[in-house]
Amino acid sequence: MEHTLQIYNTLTRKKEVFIPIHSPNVGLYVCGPTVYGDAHLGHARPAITFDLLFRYLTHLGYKVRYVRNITDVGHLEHDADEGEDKVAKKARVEQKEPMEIVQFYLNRYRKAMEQLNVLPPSIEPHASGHIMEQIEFTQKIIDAGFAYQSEGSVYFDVEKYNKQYHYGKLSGRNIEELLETTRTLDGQIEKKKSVDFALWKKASPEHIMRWKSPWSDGFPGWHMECSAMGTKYLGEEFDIHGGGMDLVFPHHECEIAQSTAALGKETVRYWMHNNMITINGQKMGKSLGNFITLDEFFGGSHPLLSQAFSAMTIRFFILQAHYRSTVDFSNEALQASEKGLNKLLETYARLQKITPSATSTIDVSGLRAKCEEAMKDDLNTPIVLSHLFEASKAINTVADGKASLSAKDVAELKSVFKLFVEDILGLQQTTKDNTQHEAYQKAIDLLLELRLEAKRNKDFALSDKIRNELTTLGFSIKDTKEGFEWSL
RNA sequence: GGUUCCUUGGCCGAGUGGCUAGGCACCGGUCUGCAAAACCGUAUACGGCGGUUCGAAUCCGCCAGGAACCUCCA
Repeated sequence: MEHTLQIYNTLTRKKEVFIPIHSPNVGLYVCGPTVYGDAHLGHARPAITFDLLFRYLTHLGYKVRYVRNITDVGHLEHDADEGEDKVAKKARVEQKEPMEIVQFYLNRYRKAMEQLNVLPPSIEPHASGHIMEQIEFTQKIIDAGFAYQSEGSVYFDVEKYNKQYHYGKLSGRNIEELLETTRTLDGQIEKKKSVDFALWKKASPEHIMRWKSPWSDGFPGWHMECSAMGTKYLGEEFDIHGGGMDLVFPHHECEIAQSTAALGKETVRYWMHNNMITINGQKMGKSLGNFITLDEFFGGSHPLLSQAFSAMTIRFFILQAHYRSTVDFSNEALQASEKGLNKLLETYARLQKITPSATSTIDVSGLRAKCEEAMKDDLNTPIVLSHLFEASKAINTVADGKASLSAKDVAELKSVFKLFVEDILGLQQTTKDNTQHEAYQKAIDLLLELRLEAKRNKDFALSDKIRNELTTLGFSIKDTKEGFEWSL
């Protein structure tokens, strides 16, 4: 397996050559959603970023086990204050089971991901289905001497851990500084130090998700599920752990501490973090209330949106920026993405119809290598797209009859576009399903044949009528040298 | 306040020392009955001030502006 895929490791703050522990197998763990509300644009970013990584690693020949967890524990309280959502409110009023809420939003999450063409992970473990593993993991940390009990809860002893290991290595913090800058919060009297974090929390009376444990009726700490489930499915040492940049501290920092304390060694080799999506320069997030849900994009039902945007437009929009940069959302930016994506996909469709010539007048040989090179440079999708757009220009020139391509070159282009556009970037024609019915296609073709005939007879009133009415119905009609093209 | 990071043309967004990224928008042209699409071409850039260098958007310093994180909050 000859390649030099470089990925940026948050742990070392530089790009590193990716070398799997047990090639050709690769273990990939990504922090998934907390399913208590609809997924918003911010959720699409890690899903697409790591979907891209999953697809690319697979393309390189690796056998990837991709684990993406579902957080459905610990944060669902009876008095949840995220009451704006009607369904959640209704569920609360109707005293629904928390698992009903979880299932409801998980179904919606999966549907949104499918629309974004995000491949399902290999394993999607629920935190609630791994309480035993989390209890055992907590016990290991207690046995190792890095945790203590207090009032039925179990806390991680960060100071003690830091004497032997380095707490803060991922986020670049030091413990002294943390002790100084940490805000005072309620309920911290149970903890020895403010930097300590909960491994197991005793449930307050209103907390409806609770399990029995050696310490109390309660629930696992937030960071515990990833340590327990990651090592369960990927082993005590695995290759890549991903997630949003906002999870670096404290979530991933604590995860490292937990796993190192329990196992005596580093669990994760490469930490990868996608940056945030911003809106007016500010992070789009639940707590700020400035998020737009994916369904709102798909339906165009948000005051900031002038129209509906397809899932593919969202995907393309995200891939147009490098995953470690912030990307600023705006209606205008999405409109630009929509047009760019259409251009790329239309060119791809046009490529299928190109008639090869004896020789090529343009050079297309370097495209594959250039795209590979960009991908291997820490998944630089904007560069991949720029190469594809340059190739698009060449393809359109040929389609215009101003240049020619040999059969071999046409085949190469088809192959490269299929690989990068479809298989790796995961971009596809959204309206495919609607236009696949042969009879339907032929009916439209027939109408346009009639229009062409009318044009030949200079009956422009009729030809314009056909075009205008089809346009009103949502069709886009383009005349070409040979005849016409249409799309919905 | 602390830590880390960012500031590129009208908009989005690559690029870490020298060679036009790309997309959208704009303008001019080709094509077309018209339109759309496509193609060709022009223009607009590197927050400010200094420094290093033959040469800096790219390295260093200062200043200005902005962001993320600073623990149960998801």
